[in-house]
Amino acid sequence: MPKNESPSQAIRLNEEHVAENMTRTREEHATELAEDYVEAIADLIDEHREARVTDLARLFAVTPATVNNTIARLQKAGLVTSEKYRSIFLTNSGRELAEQCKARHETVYRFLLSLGLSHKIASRDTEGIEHHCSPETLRAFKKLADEAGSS
Amino acid sequence: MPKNESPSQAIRLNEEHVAENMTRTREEHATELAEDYVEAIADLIDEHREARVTDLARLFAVTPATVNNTIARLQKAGLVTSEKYRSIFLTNSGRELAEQCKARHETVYRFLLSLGLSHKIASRDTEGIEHHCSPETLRAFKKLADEAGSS
DNA sequence: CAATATTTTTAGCACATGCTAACTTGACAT
DNA sequence: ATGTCAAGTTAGCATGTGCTAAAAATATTG
Repeated sequence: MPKNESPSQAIRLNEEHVAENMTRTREEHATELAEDYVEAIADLIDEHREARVTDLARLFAVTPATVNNTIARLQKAGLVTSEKYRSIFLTNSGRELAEQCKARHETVYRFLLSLGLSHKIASRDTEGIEHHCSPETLRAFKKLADEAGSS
Repeated sequence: MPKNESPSQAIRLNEEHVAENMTRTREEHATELAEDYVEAIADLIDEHREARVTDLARLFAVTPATVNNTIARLQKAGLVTSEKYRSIFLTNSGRELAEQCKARHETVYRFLLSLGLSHKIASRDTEGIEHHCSPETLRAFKKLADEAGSS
């Protein structure tokens, strides 16, 4: 193998850039689940006054044991309150996060619909995309969705 | 707490739907890293004829130990070949995946640019979004990006 | 109220993804 | 050629996110 001349001046690969983005993506992953949980809990409370382990397990297609595990982390993070054998509630902080997430979700969803995608596809892709949109991108999405909506 | 009447007919929460989407998102996560790796390896090989552990470590802002670990998994998955103390290469399957990823990345990036976002923001958000776009959404993105590009 | 069914919790496991520290190998310069 | 330094590897650990199986608590129902 040839000696290699210090790959500092890559054409496609701006290293700092890529590294930053990877790091951010890793961090986002850590919060995605939390966001999904608080959003689901908020919705469940809206509809049934409480969110139970079983509801969440069904919703996320995981076992109750997994929900428990995750709830413990969310509690440590100050997003939910939970007492043994009782249902789960949001802290103020959790409620706030849930609202932000719901708004963001709405924006992405409406945006994808405005591109002409089906509800099914839009709903599916929103789930994956919503956690990775910067404020700038969200603003752009919102603008487009609003324009399309008013026509 | 009141008895709850089987939350099967939720308004916002279509359970099967949500469950499906969550399951898919989990699966996507499992492949994201693999995709990022093969794409980076392909780029490195393009530019330096080989991809070394150190290059990948720098690129992803992780330690060489972590790269090693991940490469072992990619090898088990049949995406790369790697021998001790040698640089890393793609299998046919890995090369194919890398190409798909690069195309997808390009599409998402050009699309975000076409919304008027800066290179920096577009590049950042592409990293997060690209792994979660269905073929349908990608098609829509591509169409819009192409239209904007030709003006 | 007692028997049964459901829900929740716990313990123990697995795997992915990261880390540090210590060791080995390879490359280069004198 | 050899000694030093960089690169790669290994072992051991942590955390997140999932699982199963068994135990405990709660709820329902005869």
